[in-house]
Amino acid sequence: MKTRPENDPRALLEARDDFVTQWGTIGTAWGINRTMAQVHALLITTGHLMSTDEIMEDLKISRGNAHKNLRDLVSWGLIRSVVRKGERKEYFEAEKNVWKMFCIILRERRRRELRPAQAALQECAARTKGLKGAEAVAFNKQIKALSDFLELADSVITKISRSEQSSMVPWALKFLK
Amino acid sequence: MKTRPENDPRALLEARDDFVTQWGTIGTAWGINRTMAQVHALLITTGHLMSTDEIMEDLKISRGNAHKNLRDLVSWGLIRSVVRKGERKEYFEAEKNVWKMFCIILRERRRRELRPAQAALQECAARTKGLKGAEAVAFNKQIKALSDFLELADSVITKISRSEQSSMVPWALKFLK
DNA sequence: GCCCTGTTTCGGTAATTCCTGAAACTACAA
DNA sequence: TTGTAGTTTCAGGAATTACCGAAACAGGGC
Repeated sequence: MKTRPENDPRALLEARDDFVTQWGTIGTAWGINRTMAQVHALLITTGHLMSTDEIMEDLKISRGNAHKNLRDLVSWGLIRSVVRKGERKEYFEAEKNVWKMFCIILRERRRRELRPAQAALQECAARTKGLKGAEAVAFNKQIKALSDFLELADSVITKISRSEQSSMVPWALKFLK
Repeated sequence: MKTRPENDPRALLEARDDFVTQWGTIGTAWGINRTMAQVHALLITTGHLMSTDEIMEDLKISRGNAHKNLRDLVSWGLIRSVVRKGERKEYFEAEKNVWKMFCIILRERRRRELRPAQAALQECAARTKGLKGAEAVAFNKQIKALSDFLELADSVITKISRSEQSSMVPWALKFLK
């Protein structure tokens, strides 16, 4: 890590680059593709709207790649595209509020991952419901337990993702005591 | 989906196979490799201890693959290996309690994913702490906000993963109202 | 119609991750 | 010591996923 005078503009550029790289790595660990996480990192730490070309330039990635990941981020709701009056170019802007980001991610992961899992388990529980024999009964019980748990988790997640930061954070602090 | 008489043993075998497949898919969506999830699914829904060979046989996978994924599951703490007296073969057994499973997964993901992320962010916040200029200050603020949020999430997760089901579930139900 | 600016799609390739099968290793028993 | 039953490692191949670059497309103005 290089050290710069406090007001050297390079210090900020380097730090941002660093953050983008780190966020990419973090994203990877969380099952999100590296580029998508990097584009997101760039957009949440920049002060201005960015165009596809600027993002390509900054991250040194192809147009196709930039395009795809911008679309994905939009579909998650983590960024919005804005068109400035009179201009044809498309610009992007991220949701920067951390709590809102968190809620968006919760909701989307719930929708994309939790719901399908629930459906699969429920169907599996249903079809073994009436089976006879100790093994079958134990199997059904286990599936049911999993299914019930996901159900509860789902409700809790839904509730949290609809809450305001102003009500959840104090609550979390109280919970910790 | 085939329908069988209530006491047809094939019904159970098919249902289990189905569950194993589904759990594999679910695992994949959650960033866990398919085989690992399938081995886990097998072990949580079986009544008896299973050897590596039996697992290979059931899932039609190679010894190397079975071995690696069993080791990984052990390292997560989701299964244990047991050696029966007088036998040299190694058998495996899963933690079947859903709440305990959940806590194990929480703890491990915290350790493997959340902690490194926190470290990266904190370092990034620290190095931009003293920078001058509106942009740099905004950047530092954003990073700090992310870092603080992860910190709080970390505490909450830690607390939850140490709790008993008997205290958390009623609590969750109350929270939902 | 034809250019101009920007967006979207897509075939091929590169990179990564996963899996196999076989060989190497360990420990015990005859 | 050799045989046997089991575990572990690993090089290479298969499958999946991500990425590039170029071509196709869309919608204005002229």
